[in-house]
Amino acid sequence: MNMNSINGHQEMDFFSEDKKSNKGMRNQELDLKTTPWLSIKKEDLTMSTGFQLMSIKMSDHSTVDNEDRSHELEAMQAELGRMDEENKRLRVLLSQVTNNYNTLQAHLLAVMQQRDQSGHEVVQRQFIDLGPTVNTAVADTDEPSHSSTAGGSQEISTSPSNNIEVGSLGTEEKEKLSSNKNNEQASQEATMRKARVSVRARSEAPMITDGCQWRKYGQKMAKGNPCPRAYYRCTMATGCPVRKQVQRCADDRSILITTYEGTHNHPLPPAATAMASTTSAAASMLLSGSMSSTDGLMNANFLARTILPSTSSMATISASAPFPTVTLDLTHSSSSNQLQLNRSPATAPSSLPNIFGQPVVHNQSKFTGLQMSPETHRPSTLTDTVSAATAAITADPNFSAALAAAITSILGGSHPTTNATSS
DNA sequence: CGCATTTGACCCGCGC
DNA sequence: GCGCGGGTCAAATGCG
Repeated sequence: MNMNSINGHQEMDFFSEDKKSNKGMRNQELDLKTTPWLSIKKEDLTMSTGFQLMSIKMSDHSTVDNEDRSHELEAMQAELGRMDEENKRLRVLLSQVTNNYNTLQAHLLAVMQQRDQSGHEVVQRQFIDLGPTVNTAVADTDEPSHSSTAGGSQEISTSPSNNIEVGSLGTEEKEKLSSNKNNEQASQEATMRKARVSVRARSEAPMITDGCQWRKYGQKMAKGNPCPRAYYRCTMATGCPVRKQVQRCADDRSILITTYEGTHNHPLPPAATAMASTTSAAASMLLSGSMSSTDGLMNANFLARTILPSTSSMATISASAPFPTVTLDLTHSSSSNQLQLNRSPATAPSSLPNIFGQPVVHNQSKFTGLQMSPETHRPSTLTDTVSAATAAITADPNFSAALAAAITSILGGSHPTTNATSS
């Protein structure tokens, strides 16, 4: 969690975006009070106050005299004072929540390390720091024994139809059911392994430093891109299935595209933990196709509203072939960012489905949407983490911690349902 | 000499 | 069945 950008400038866009929507100024104020972890700058509040005062002036234009102006001035000062107090109060609240979060995170890391040392729960422990809906269905195909081990935390959560009493069936039916179950698991595992997290960032370095150790095992010329694509695998532990691809963007070679796939089977340094969690969360998220299209749209709106405040990042969720991919675009510097959510042709507006400005072939049969627990509250904004990551990128290619925090916020960060359902 | 990287061969899935 | 493209393997090579 990087809170360095709490007082950054991206927050302003959150307000301007809400002004564009059907939410009025009053609702924004309510949001500020009910979501104290949002970072609020004094300038923002001053601007808001100024807007109201301007309205007062205009409405009273016909009857203005010296006395009225004096009253207006007093009212302005009183309003400014109130806003200043409110600002201070919110800052204190934000500080408290931030401290609580950091304390909890440190405690969580300590607990995870203890569990690692005791020799249990090694493989999937990194999912703990994600929301409860994304830490249930996790397995890795490179180690099939994990997914089939009963009682393990990594056991795939099955649909109700899988809870049939096998004992009441005949042998043939048992085999059939078992076969179906295995096929289903295999399919899920395949999808899991293929789910990816892609990060686009401007960097002159040949590869971003993300806290893990990688060994290059291949390089290929990809079609339509003059720049070669490099393949790396994690070498922090023998048999770690995590891989990543690094390639420069064909259109803009200053943009480095790093794609992660798989789940680490070993303890990770803090800088790499969030990134690892992210790839797993992406796999879980894209695997769990239980969400209805309405829910998906609502969550898409929610995600958009969460991401849009930033003036320097864009998140893309794509279930398109060949692999479902969550993309964090940290290359944009204008305010024209938009969330791009790729869906099936039947539901996708024609203006939506593009990835990185290139047309996408929509041949996916299912889009799983986002599953985020409304109960899980993150005490920081995505704006904070993404803007921090972007700032870190522009300053130094070694930005793993900030970047990982940004991605994790996208995938694991949750906000109250009230924010998610209003569009 | 050991390790990492390079690079051509090979495998596999997919579309025609 | 065939060709194409993405991904991986493994022998050759380079480097400290």
